[in-house]
Amino acid sequence: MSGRNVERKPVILWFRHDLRLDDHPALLSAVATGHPLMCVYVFDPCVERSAVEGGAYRWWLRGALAALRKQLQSYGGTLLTLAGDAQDVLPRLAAEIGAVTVFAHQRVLAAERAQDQRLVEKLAQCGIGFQLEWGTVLRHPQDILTKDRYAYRVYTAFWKALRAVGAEAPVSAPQEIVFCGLSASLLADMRLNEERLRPVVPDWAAGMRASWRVDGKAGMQVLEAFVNDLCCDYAKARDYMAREGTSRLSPYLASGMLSPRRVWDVLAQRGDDGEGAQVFLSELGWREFAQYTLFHVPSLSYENVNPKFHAMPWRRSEQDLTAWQRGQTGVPIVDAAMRQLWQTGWMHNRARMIAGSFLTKHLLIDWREGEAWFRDTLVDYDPASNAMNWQWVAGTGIDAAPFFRIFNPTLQAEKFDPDGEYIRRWVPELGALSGKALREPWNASVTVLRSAGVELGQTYPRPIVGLPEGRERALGAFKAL
DNA sequence: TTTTGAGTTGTTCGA
DNA sequence: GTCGAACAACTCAAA
Repeated sequence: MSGRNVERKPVILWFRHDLRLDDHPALLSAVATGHPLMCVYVFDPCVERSAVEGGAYRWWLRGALAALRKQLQSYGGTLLTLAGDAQDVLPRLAAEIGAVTVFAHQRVLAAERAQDQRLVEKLAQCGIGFQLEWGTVLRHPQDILTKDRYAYRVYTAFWKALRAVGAEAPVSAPQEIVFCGLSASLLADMRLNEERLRPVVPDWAAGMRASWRVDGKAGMQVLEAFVNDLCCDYAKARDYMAREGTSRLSPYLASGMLSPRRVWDVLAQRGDDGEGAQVFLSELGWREFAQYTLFHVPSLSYENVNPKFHAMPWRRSEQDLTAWQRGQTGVPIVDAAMRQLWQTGWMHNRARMIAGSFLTKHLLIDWREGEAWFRDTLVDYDPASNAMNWQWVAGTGIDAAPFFRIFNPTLQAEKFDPDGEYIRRWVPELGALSGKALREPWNASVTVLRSAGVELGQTYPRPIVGLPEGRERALGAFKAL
């Protein structure tokens, strides 16, 4: 036997929602085997409700994969990107290179867990191991249980329990990585054409490029900037839609470019116990609660958690749904929110609640319609957060939601966009209006509208539903249950 | 087992 | 303008 033949067989590191090298337990485990590494990402549009279903997330993904590849290149390796059903792709890759084990992080979406289950069996048949670890959450979902060993269904109680045990400590990126060779011909027919993740005609990503930096250092830098500059005002500032008061970390967390445990640790290291830091940590707690809840309640993403709502008489109106999606409802704050989403792939947290409440209450349209639209348009799309928050706003979720939680869009605008700056930025055709007329143009006088160059029904739509009527209709429907 | 207090982010109405 | 109460009834979590 020549020396070549005793070269060790490779192991596969399968990157999924963890596109980073920092705090990557699966990577450390793979490196610790001493086998050379094949790093792979599989673009798999076959998995229902997975992030890659969304156009905006695909745009983000292209940058994230490039960033990850660059990081791997600094270690002397690279990233193989493949496309197709992972159930076929992974076994074929493993067979092709003679891999002994596949390492990856656990996922929480039901369809992804089912796929992993099938892969465990499929790989085992070929004598290949599939080792899954927890690396995308603060704690294993089984670590946080009630005294009766049930999963928490109320956030506050969950949060108290999570705070009590704290997050798992993050781990550093490996010192060095030994890679196995990657020939250009390997699985040539299964390679992902990363260019195709980018929209070409029409190029709707211009606003996203202007809004986001997608590179390997960006997540950490945004985090540093947040803790240095924004964190102390976070408790209040985060509510104002025109301000840059939020952390804007969500897409880095969703893609896994940034580890939640690293975020937790950075906050902990600073020992900042001010209100801003506490409120921010609790927002990270909400992200965790979503992951946790989807793990314990797999149907979260497609079915009302509270079965009472199965009988809900949701309205079907393509016209209203489209108006909402396009930001043409005639309610300025809602339209501003929806247009911010469309143009930048992101929406301010409070705006999400307002837009979500408007869809599910005033329009009485099924939250799953909103969930699907956000899935397609958010760069920070996360199956768990998206589903849980839609169920929260619809009142169908884990939270014993008061049925009267119906946001009044104009009151919200008055409180959280007092100068109308947010509306004016995203609904420029109303730019010459101010005050109440900007928030409720349908109540403004023709004179005021005309002098602002606004003609309702022409330059800007009349509201597709009256706010009091919509509210009453929703109250009636919810009460009837 | 029973009881008790509480439940992310709200709105309206009347004093 | 500000403030407190009312808005159903239910489920959860812990004592």
